[in-house]
Amino acid sequence: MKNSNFDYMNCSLAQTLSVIGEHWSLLIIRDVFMGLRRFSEFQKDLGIAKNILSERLKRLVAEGILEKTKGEAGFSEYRLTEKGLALQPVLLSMTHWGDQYKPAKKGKRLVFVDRASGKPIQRMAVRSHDGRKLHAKEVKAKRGSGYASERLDVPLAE
Amino acid sequence: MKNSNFDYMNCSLAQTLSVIGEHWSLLIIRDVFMGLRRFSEFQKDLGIAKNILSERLKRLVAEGILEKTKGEAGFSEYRLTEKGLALQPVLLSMTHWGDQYKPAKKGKRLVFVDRASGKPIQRMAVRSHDGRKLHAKEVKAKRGSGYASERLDVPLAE
DNA sequence: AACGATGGTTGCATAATAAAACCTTGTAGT
DNA sequence: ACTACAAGGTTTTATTATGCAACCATCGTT
Repeated sequence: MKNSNFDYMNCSLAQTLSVIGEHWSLLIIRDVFMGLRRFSEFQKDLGIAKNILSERLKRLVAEGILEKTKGEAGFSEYRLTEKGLALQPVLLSMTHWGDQYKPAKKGKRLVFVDRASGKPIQRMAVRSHDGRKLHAKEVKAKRGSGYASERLDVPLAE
Repeated sequence: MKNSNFDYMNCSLAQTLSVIGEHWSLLIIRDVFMGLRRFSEFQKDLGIAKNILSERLKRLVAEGILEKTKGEAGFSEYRLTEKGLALQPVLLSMTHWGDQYKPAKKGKRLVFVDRASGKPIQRMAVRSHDGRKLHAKEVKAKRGSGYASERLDVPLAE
């Protein structure tokens, strides 16, 4: 593929995909969320080629999603920045969708809980300003002030 | 790449990525959310190669995310199924992240509103069982009944 | 100083994507 | 009925990304 970057598109979704849309990026980020920290751990868990893993980690560090530090043992460690932690809704939305439409045979693979209470979190949902859950068709897109002229020909929702 | 499918991973996120993780899939789905329906509209809007667009549409139909119908004018149309509409939290989570960390110069590109009231929806957020917004570090993963033994060696959260 | 483990990099083979030409069907006009 | 044109693809060939295996540098230990 010529470019896996959608910067030109003036769309926040495309912008996000430019950063985390590559094949392995989200799985690496998931691994970091799950407590993995080291190159060899990612490599073993994902079965990814080392050169690709190396490039992806560099990219994620350059994007400010991960930070690379020397761990106590002298080895490199990768951790999530706030920018990286802010991707949790993306990962959980995708995980919930997978739970629902591509389920494991015997039930959920993972359950996410509030660390304090131990109780499961709510499913990710779109909510109105006053907190009601909205169905997809109840949501409409409107132009914001940052909307680019190139895309003015796109009809907004149905 | 040898396979862009992560089925073997027994992870709902990986399952989801197997379906929508390819380069253009989410952008096509976004276009359908935005009201585009036809092959030529996607092709023009995305600038994607026609053979790739063709394959992606087939894949999305086969996965039950889109359905292909003959529109009134006799042309093919693609629309979201319920399974496809259920991806809205994923798209909005990514869009919100892009809004925050890859902003347009002059403000948000798009604003999503409740169709009924016209008021903007809430930002996608992780919520506890009783509705409080949770920070990423307040969330912990636990094994569910569908957790596969191959991955029992993965530490769950920090 | 020798050795193994970690954390990479390099070079080559292979698979996925892009670009452009071509094909098929349906519709419209005459 | 015949021509023309557009939609919606498919096919062929070129380019780019990924995978694989071998290699290298650094650090800590013996």
